[in-house]
Amino acid sequence: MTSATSDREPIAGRARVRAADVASAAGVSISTVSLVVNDKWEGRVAVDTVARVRAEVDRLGYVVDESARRLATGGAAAVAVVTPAFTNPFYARVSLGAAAALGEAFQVVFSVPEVGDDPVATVERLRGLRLAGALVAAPSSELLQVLARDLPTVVLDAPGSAAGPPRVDLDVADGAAQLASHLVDLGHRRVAFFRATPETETFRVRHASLAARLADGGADLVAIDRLVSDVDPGAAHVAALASMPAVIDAGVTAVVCATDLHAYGLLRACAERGVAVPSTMSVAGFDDQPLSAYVSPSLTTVAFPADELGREAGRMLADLIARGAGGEPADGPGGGPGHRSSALATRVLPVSLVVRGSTGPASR
Amino acid sequence: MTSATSDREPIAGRARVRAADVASAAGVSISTVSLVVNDKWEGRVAVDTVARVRAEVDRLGYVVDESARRLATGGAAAVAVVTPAFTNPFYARVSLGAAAALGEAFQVVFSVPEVGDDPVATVERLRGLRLAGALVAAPSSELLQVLARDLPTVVLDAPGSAAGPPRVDLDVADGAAQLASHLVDLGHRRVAFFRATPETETFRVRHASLAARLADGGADLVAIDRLVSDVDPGAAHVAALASMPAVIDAGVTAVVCATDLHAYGLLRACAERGVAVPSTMSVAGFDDQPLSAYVSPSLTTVAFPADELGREAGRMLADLIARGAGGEPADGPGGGPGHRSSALATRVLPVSLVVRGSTGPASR
DNA sequence: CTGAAAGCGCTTACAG
DNA sequence: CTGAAAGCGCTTACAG
Repeated sequence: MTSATSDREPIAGRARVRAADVASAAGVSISTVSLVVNDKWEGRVAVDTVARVRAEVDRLGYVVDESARRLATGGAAAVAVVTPAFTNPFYARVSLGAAAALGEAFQVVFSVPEVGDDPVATVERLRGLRLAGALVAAPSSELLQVLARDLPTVVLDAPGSAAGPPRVDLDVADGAAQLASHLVDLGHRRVAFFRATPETETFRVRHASLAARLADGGADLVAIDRLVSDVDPGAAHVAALASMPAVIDAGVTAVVCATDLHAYGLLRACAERGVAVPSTMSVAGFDDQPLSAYVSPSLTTVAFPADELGREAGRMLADLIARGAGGEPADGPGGGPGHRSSALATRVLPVSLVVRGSTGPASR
Repeated sequence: MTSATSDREPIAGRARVRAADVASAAGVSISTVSLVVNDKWEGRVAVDTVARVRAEVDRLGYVVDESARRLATGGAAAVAVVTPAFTNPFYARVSLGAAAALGEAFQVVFSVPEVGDDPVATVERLRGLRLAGALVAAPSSELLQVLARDLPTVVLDAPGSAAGPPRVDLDVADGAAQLASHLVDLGHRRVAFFRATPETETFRVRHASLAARLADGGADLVAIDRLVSDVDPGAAHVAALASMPAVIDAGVTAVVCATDLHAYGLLRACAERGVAVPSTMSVAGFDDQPLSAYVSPSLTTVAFPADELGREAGRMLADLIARGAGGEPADGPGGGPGHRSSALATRVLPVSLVVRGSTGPASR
């Protein structure tokens, strides 16, 4: 059996087929092979030579070694998409959108700090990859700083962070305001906010905008200390159970959750505690996760255009990279020395309120 | 402003810091720099030289170029994790587990055919990356063949596919059997299966095992032609609405769904059509998605240990790669010439039935 | 303890 | 139309 296998496919990792193998098999030089596989042969290589080379490429299963190609061309072919969580479908959709916009030109590498260590280590690992740029969703300011220092970077959904790299934001402030108006219209006067940890900028804006519009409508945003958890239905469920008495005591008739995932946990806690939704308590979230139409009652939420967000950011990054390659972009008057790319406009994507079954008229 | 910025960080993509820059700054050779940054200096470089080099590395922000390093060492440092869907949280958890097991030693690249083109194109793109190996979840046989031909490969959740690369499977047959017993015990005699497209091996096994155990218990698996959809709650919802009359007419009292995602769509359709769950119709799924405890009624389902699956597969792949590097592994007697790695045992992970609110005694 | 040199597998002027 | 040669940024014997 051992001898019978001596001429089968080589072990991966060694003896892979190189351009030189194809060249000698086809009786040409490696220059010619390179020209052919890169489709740069027109007017430079005879058609039948091309055919011969191609035949050998197919027969031997030759694939250009990316490491060598990058080294030779000096080109960076990869782009990193850094998101805070892999298991959150929202970021999955965003990543997908980004990959759709960038996938043709770049190898897209997904990086998820939650798998590894701290932000800095993540970036260090990425830097060795000859990255052409990075897309970072809801980053910590630390991560952002390290990353944007030496890489074309586009930031997603990080409202409020002044100056810095170009961004694509969601109009979360407007979404929160719409939600507040909706609740005020339904007669709610005491509303609580289910906060998320870690508290990134986007969450702070949701919270602040909600409070502001509520105040405009004569309603109060009631602070419930323990109504806070990680972005995870299980953790939210625990926190919701723990703070339910306080919520009730405070006379709250509606809870706005930092994310739909928090709302799932709260909805369950309400069911377990016999708190009727929405007749006793209205519940709403942010994101419009694919499943939010399927929980019960179905969830009123601020819908974010996830794919669009990813796609738009992908386009902007491609732009940024193209400029960088062309030469130093002109710095706008506000462009500090820290970010060569601040001249690019920040885009803000509209969001919309989706009213479903979990919100209704205030009790009493 | 322009002149003030002339000595700031170089534009990414050109003028990145090389070992030679560090070497001349520290007054040593690039060999020495290499030794230091790779921690191979003990007994070979003077301690104060090491310190000097490190200082320059920090000051200049030098990071080893991975492309060059790989080219020089011949080492493959990346592993691909190929899953059918990015937006399905089940695969997200699996990917995470795999990354946890492999992340230290390898750069993990996630590949999602749904973003790009056909399986073969996906693999071709990956092949240029000097991959050390691949992890493929629920692959099409075509993808599997191309991939396993020249790469150490571990397959996830592809029961039934005889021979071939080593696998880590879930005991879906047992899970389906448990579910069937549960339904029979509840008095169900006419059960339908909500099929998934594309119909991979794992779905076929779920279906077949369910039918077999149902028959053992004296119950029938009723075929409903249009009760089939992609793995997506929206698609499932549409299919469920369309086939609801047929399901009712057939006297079906329980529907087992190929995945929890199908169940979400079905649950919603039931609610909209006034079909009470579980009193009129029991519903169950496979996966135990994080959200399945949060739909209403909460979903009875076969729980898959997603992280464990990913982690175990990651470990096996690391093993496989280590063997390949060490030399030709001894072929077991059953080891066909097509797969050098079939000597590795296939692992089957146990699954468990989680009974929640969506299943109950059969009506009538 | 240190450095000059070969080589990893490509691409790209350049010379024929 | 074709090929020899330099160079991309590293690592690793090898010789001092």
